[in-house]
Amino acid sequence: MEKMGRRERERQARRQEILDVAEKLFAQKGFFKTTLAEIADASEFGMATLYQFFPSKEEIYFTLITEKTEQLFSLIEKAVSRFDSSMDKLKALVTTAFNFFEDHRDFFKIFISERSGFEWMAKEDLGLRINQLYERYLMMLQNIIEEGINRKEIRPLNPAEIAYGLAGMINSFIFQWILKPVKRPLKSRIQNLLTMLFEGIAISHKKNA
Amino acid sequence: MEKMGRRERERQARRQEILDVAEKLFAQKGFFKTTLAEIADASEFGMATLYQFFPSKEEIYFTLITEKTEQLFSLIEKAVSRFDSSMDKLKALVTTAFNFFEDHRDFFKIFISERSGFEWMAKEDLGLRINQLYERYLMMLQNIIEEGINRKEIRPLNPAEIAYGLAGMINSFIFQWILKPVKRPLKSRIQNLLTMLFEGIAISHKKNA
DNA sequence: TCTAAATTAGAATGATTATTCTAATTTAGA
DNA sequence: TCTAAATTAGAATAATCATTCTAATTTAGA
Repeated sequence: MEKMGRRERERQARRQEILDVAEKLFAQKGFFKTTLAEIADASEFGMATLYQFFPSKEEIYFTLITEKTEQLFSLIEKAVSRFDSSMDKLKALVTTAFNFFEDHRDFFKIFISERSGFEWMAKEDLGLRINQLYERYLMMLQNIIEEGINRKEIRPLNPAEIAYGLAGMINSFIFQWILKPVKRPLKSRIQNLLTMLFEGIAISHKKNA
Repeated sequence: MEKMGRRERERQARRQEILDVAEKLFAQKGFFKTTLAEIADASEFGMATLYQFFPSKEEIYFTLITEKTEQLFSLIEKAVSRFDSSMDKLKALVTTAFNFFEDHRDFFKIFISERSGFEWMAKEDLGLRINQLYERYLMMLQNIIEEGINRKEIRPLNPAEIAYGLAGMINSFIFQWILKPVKRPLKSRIQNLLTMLFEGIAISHKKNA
């Protein structure tokens, strides 16, 4: 893996350059309104050069999404595996996601609008592949939760639904943070999210009669 | 308001027909991949006729979104106002939203992908207007929560953050329900969402030491 | 029934843009 | 230094639509 001549190394660097530039543009203007000419311009490559690296605009977009998503997932998996209790695992998961997106705002915009955008969904392949990625993420969540229920750390609610709920909360927190130019770092909200998730928002009046 | 001659009534009906057809198509293929020719075809109007009713494709799209969203919001406002305690209000809100989207799946697809799609965001006007709508929704949530905190029914967490979290949960529940062709009605999940929201998912071990 | 105004259908227009092509330019190795 | 192969730039191509135009067709009211 590490054996790459200068040639190949430079090629990879250029490829990455294209992806980085494209990421910024796609995040800014969305897939449809970003033109290849713009990507070529901004990356200072010619059109034909782009096609040397990627067979189509869609493929640039998709490569972008999958590579970064894989990266995020493997970070999460690693972080989660370090802990034993479900609460710690969930905390690690949220923390990792927040940190990651704090460093990759542009990517989050693409990630979230793709994930919610039904634009592809129908379209074979692309939409399918993206959806599978997200499924994997939900599954990871769901597994942690199921384990937590078995360990009697988590209430025996429907694990899939908890997973949806949590994923939604995470996305929403990040989304709002990106939308409003707030100074407070995203990670300062981790604790609030976890409190809300673990303890709920109600002040319990011992009314479990 | 009710005084409309046949002429005007028919015109309104045709307008609505266009919006309905467009809704289905936009939900299916997204804004960019839906062509006016398709809308004309499906609604059995000519191109020029569409332009008689709406000045542009964008305007059809936006009209669609705002009209239905206003409709949803006013339902929610009405439902919420019937209750006193914050918990009941939140329950009414979730119930209304779930019921509404259960009946308007197509619209939800558009709503959610627009709300998360940064595609417009940059674009003046449209993106702005859509965002304001969503802000209003978040504000409604936030107000209920603030009131609940004052009434000591809800923990004194950051109200805006709770609002984001809850909105995210709601969206995520609906989203998953639409994605997977599940037989179980959406409303059957209301209670689970509320439990999760109110009580949290942790089994408390009286460990508040 | 007749006619001017309103409405409509569908073709023409014009702009945009992904992709391909052509002709340099650069590179690596002799 | 030389040259064949690889790489590149940027123009040409071809397709896709949103929008506008033209010529019917329909309507309302006399």
